[in-house]
Amino acid sequence: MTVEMGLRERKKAATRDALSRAATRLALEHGVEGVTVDAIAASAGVSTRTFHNYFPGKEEAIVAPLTDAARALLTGLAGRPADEPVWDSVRAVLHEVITPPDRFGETVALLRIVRADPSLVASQLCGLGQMQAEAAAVIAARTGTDPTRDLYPHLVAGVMGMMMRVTVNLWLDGGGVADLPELVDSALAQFRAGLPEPDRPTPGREAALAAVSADPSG
Amino acid sequence: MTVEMGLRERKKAATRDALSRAATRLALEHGVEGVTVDAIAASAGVSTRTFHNYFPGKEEAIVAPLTDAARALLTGLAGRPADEPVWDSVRAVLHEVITPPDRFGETVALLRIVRADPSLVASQLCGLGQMQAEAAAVIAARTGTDPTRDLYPHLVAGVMGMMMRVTVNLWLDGGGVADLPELVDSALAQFRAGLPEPDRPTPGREAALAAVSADPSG
DNA sequence: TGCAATTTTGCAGAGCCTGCAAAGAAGTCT
DNA sequence: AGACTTCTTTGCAGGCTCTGCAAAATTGCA
Repeated sequence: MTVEMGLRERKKAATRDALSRAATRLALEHGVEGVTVDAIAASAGVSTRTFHNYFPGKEEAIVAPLTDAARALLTGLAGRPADEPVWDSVRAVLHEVITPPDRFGETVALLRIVRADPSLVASQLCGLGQMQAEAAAVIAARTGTDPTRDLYPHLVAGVMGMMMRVTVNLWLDGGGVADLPELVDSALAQFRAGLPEPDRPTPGREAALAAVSADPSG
Repeated sequence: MTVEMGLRERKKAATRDALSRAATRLALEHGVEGVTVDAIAASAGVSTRTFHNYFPGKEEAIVAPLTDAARALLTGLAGRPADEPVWDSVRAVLHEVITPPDRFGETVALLRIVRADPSLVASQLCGLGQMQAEAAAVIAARTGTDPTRDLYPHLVAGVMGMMMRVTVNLWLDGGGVADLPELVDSALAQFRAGLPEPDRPTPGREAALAAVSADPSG
């Protein structure tokens, strides 16, 4: 998969990675507001000006791993067999991305930082939005739909991105103890069923249940 | 609905509106990059410092009408009858928001500006994301689900926001000639059906179509 | 080794944004 | 009305962001 790169490209990738890591680390230590571009650049051993050759701002540097993950979602989708049902492809790439890779803990810490800061959320959503547009094109090609006329590919791409966000958020709120792949499958199943409204306790039943729990003699 | 406000609050609302309008107008005239906070403030007749008392940056001022629309979506949802099926409520508030109000043309122009600039998209998505979280709480209360444990309310809220974005985007790409409420209903119907994969043209038909478009003599 | 392409860096300059304290306007008493 | 309280506006200072430009350093290749 990884093609051989010259020294130049390897150094660029290393610098980019160093900057992104430094940004994340400093944001964890001092809070997002407490970290300056100067500090990030110094920590990565390059000049401030060089930082801006790689990222337009510190937000982008911090969320870079998440942006990369979104890209992985996209390339993963493009790499699925062309005759696979779309929802199977979506499920497969989602599971690929959330399966603990080598640096799972770092990603979780990063997610917590990002969620706590609106400017980072904005930056992340923007990247996800771009990914979504490209994913819609891939899905359109795969399903024989027209992305300039049909809602379908956009809806599927939107669901994919949205599901990613929603499941991860709920998972983080639960302390990360739940089974994330299971959560994703649950979300997918609810979608495929058209998100039916769950049964609500009727007033009568509700009263009955209340009576039961309130009256031990029942 | 509108409560009587003192002179103070009326002036504040007027200033905020003037700033937002000035921001949009200047962005249309000179492009987003070409407008400064100084210019916006001057155009609204207040000092630069006062601008920052109302908005943290020009992005927020420009997308303010869209943020307000998202809030309207939320309050509309909260105002629906409690025993109405959730999807009916969602459909109703979406239709309310997209039904041409007094300033429809301005909103469309604004949407075009926003879509063309990543920083504005980020700002808009961030506002939409906050709305979505609150909408999830409303939906949870209405369906008897638990927003800290159940995916359902988050998925419904996510679908609502996502549908809004996707339909408006496709509508804008089509030049605004399509029937937007109809588009929304179509999206809703596809969701309720679980977004089934559309029938793909058979290889034979595909090949035939390719041959037609590739061979002008055909 | 020497040349061409690429990357890094410093500098200058425009702009953004916040805290602070003084001045001004609005609302509220007697 | 007059005085007092509360809120809003404003200027200023200061630090941070980001971009274009051109020189210096580094890498790739013949």
